[in-house]
Amino acid sequence: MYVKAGMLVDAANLFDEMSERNVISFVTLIQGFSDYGRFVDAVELFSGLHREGHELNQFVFTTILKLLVRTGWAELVWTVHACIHKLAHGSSAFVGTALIDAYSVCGYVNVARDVFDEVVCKDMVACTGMVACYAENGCSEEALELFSQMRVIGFRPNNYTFTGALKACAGLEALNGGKSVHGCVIKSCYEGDLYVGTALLDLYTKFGDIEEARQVFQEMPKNDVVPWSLMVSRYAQSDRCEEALDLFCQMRQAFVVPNQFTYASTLQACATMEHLDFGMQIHCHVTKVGIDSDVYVSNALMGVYAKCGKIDDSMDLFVESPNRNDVSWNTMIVGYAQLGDGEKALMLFSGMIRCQVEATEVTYSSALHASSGLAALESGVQIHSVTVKTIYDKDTVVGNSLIDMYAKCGNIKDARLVFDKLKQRDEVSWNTIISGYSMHGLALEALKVFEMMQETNCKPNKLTFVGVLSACSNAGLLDQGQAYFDSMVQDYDVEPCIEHYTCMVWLLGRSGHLDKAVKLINEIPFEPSIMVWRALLGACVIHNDVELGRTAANHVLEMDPQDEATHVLLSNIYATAKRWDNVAYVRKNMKRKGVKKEPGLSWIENQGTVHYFAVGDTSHPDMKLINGMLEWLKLRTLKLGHVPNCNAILLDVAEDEKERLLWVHSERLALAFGLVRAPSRSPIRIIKNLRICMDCHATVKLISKIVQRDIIVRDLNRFHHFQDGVCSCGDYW
DNA sequence: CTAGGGTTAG
Repeated sequence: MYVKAGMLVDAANLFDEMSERNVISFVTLIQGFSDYGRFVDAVELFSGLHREGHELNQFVFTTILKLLVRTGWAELVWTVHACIHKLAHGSSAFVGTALIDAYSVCGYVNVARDVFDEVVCKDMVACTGMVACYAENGCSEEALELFSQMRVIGFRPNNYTFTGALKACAGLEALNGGKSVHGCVIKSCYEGDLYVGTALLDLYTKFGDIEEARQVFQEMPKNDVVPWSLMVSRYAQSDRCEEALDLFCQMRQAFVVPNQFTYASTLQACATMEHLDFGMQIHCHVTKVGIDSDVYVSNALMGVYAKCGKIDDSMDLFVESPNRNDVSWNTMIVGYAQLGDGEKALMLFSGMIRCQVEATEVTYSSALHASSGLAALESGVQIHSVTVKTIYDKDTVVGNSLIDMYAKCGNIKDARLVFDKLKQRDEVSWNTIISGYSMHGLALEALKVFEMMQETNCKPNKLTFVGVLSACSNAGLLDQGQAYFDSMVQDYDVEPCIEHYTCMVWLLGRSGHLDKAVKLINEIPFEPSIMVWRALLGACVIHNDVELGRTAANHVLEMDPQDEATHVLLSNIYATAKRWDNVAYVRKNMKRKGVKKEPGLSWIENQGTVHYFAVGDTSHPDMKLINGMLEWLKLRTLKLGHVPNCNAILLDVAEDEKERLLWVHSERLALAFGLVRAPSRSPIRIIKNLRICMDCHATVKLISKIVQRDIIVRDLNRFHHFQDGVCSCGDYW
């Protein structure tokens, strides 16, 4: 009675006072302890029972095994099993099933099978337990095999059996098998069963047939949270977040109380949609109910704030969170990395290591992502060397991030090395190395890798072709680009998306086929994006097409009136055509609209530290050395006959002042610093937040010849490898 | 004695 009422202390006292205790009194109390999570006490009691020499019966064994299932306490399962064996209870279906279940939880499928084989009279329940054990441990074939054997023998599967079989189908991704089990379910009238229904939902939503799932869901009882939560979660995961939130609201209207599972998934939907209001409402709610301390819920909340740009709120939650796990750290690292604050992301990464929280593949992948955003090769290499010591060394996700990091940090050779060493390559691996080559202007390599990809099981997708086409477009391979574009639609069934069109417009345009570029834009079946018009404008600048350039620029400015680069390009076109009144007009227009110049920023890594230079920056401690170097470079380039191109300077200042302003562009400051401070002969890698200007490009080409060093500049779009006076971009960028 | 759902990622 006390146990049933939850008054464990009284029950235990009573137990202690009893002069004579029998098996039943022990078992009752064990169950009590077990139900209230006091597993150690329960196990202690079991040993007591054993010590006092009571005869252990089936009831005792099943009770203690049930307890062990909840703890996953493998060693004790062995001990209990030995005991059962000695007392020759192993052949009983009753005890056997409990043992199978216990071993299943511990992952010992083979031992469970041995137990199953020893059971003399295998009943329905024992078979079902074995099916569940197989399904649970990834032996889906065996599960289905046993399931069909059962039906041959004449057992009629019940709701428990169906659940296990459906789970096995899900494990095999056997949608058709699942459908035939579904048929049996309907025939045996288990359609309305809660658990069977949930297993069906799981199966259908996992393999894309969310509509079929919706059908099943509609037929199911509507008073249980689990199916609701499952549907919310699957909608959230399949980019149908509005439906997820909608379902959440319907659930509330049906008076079903959401729990931590439901909230975690709903918040995931809010994060993806960047729906801050909804997220905040749920935040209030979970705080009121008191489940904001659940790790899943608090992590999901952090994710919402991070995705919505409220990274500080996210950080507050992180700091205050009583339960922090690896995912919490990862969420913050990802949050900062995606916001572009790679430094904070990397700081959190080292913080995580210091706090001895175990890093996972997600951690490494995001930290590498942060490094590639910063183009911080040295920190990227450090993370690489850490992963080598872990089990994630061979992980595909980590490998892909390494490829990306090396490529984006300017070290395409090491990117390829990682790619070659990957044990398992997926689509992302191929796409990453292809777009890596493309970024570096190594189109032929990119195309070679693309051909290699054809020999594998990885199918080229949308992103693969973005890489292939941009490789062609970066290198000016017109015919091949055109051929790949056509083949993409015809042979690979990939619908052209806006990025593909952008590549093609730029490729046609830079090759001088401005008319064809315009024709292609007119053929785009949806609204052309700002990127498409920018590409056309860029091509017009190269080919001095003033009128078309003006049209393209107007389109860009319609979508983004404040875009500084476009004003600069437009003014460049007019300047080249010597239409100075138009140049002045653009300049005035910029002033009137208050176009704020995005400040040029370049950075360079030296001995583990990132040095930042803003345009006109004089704050660096090595400024004297830098200025000296700049003076020297200026003299040398003039001597080689360089004529400064001041078209990019839109200020009303004298010509010689314009020239001076060119020499404080951030990439030159960074370059001068690199030449002064970096180890001699090592390549100099510079990252810039904007597109490199015409004069800087020409100047750096000369400098690479003068100092005889490789200079690598990553600008907004791509890499420029300057070597002995030539740039890998072929002067198109 | 046998059964169901959640957070981070390129």
